[in-house]
Amino acid sequence: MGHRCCSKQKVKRGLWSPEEDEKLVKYIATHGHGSWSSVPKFAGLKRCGKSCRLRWLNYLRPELKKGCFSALEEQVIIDAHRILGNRWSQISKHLPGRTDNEVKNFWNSRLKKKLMAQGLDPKTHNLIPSHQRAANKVACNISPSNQQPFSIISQDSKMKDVSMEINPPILTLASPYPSNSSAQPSMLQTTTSLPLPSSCYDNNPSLIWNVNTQNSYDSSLFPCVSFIENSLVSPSSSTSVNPTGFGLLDEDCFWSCGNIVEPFEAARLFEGMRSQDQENQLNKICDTQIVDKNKGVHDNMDAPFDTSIYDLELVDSKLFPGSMCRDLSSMDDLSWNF
DNA sequence: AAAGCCTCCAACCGCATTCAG
DNA sequence: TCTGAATGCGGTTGGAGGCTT
Repeated sequence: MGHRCCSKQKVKRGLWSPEEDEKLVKYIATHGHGSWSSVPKFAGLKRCGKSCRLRWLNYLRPELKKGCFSALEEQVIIDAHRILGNRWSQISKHLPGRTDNEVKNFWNSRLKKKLMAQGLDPKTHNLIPSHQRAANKVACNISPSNQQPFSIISQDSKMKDVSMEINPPILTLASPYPSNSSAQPSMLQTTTSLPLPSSCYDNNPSLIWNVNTQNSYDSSLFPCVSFIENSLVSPSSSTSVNPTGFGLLDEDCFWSCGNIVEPFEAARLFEGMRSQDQENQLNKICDTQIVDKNKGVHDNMDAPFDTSIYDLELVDSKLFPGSMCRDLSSMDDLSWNF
């Protein structure tokens, strides 16, 4: 049984030989792929069109990046996966030169295990209760000092509270205030299972991040976190940033990824929902040091991707009260398509 | 040395969606 | 509007190569 697209012809399967690769590359270089179903015929390959397409997209395309994933790419995948789930194609769009297949394989072979070793559920990115981890025999002898700042905000608020009780978060939410500040809400000292303060969602934020200001992570590993942290605590921004430790990004803000600056359009989810006042507030926020609305996240293009931590369901639940189970397929509309 | 196990990743499979007639 | 073909996507598989015993 072959592919339906080529059931009438005998097709070769399995690994591609260098000769086949050469034929395909030559053909596409001169003619383009056009209709994939006709490529094997014209290129002189005994493969089905689907197989040719896959080979080209995943291996032969010149713009593909070879080699190991960088720490930055790894973080992008984790953050994107937290929002998008197994939408590998969407996730790979944030990683120039990487294919969905590559990202998927990397996730399944490495990142999933890494998260589990850190006591995080790779599906939800929640902390797994310690007894469950023991039951799963997941090694978790990680001390707080070497935990990396992955998501501690749950996408499933029902689970979140339970896991937090059993297994207090290793990371604490950021506070833009000095610890001795009387303005600092006390709850910020404690856990991640916070109700989203109205000051946060009043703006219909497209993106929320939390930032650890307690220096419990190695900032050399995540210098970008330090960057945002510093921005948050800077006098010029602390007044315009809501006092929750969350920051806001407007739809016009950009996501800086290495040398590539891409527009971050997640806010489209909330497009049309904002009043003029809200728009103004967002503009005000974007005018702070945190983000440069027009140019990008910040002037330092070398600063790596920020380890923003999103909780879209939480945002969702606040923005769309009573719709906790809202279909997150709308995430596609967030336009992670740059 | 070799058998067994494990990991990784290229490729396949089948379903969903889009497109064209 | 319907239908079949083409394309896109995510889950799964199988084999190559490395590691362990």
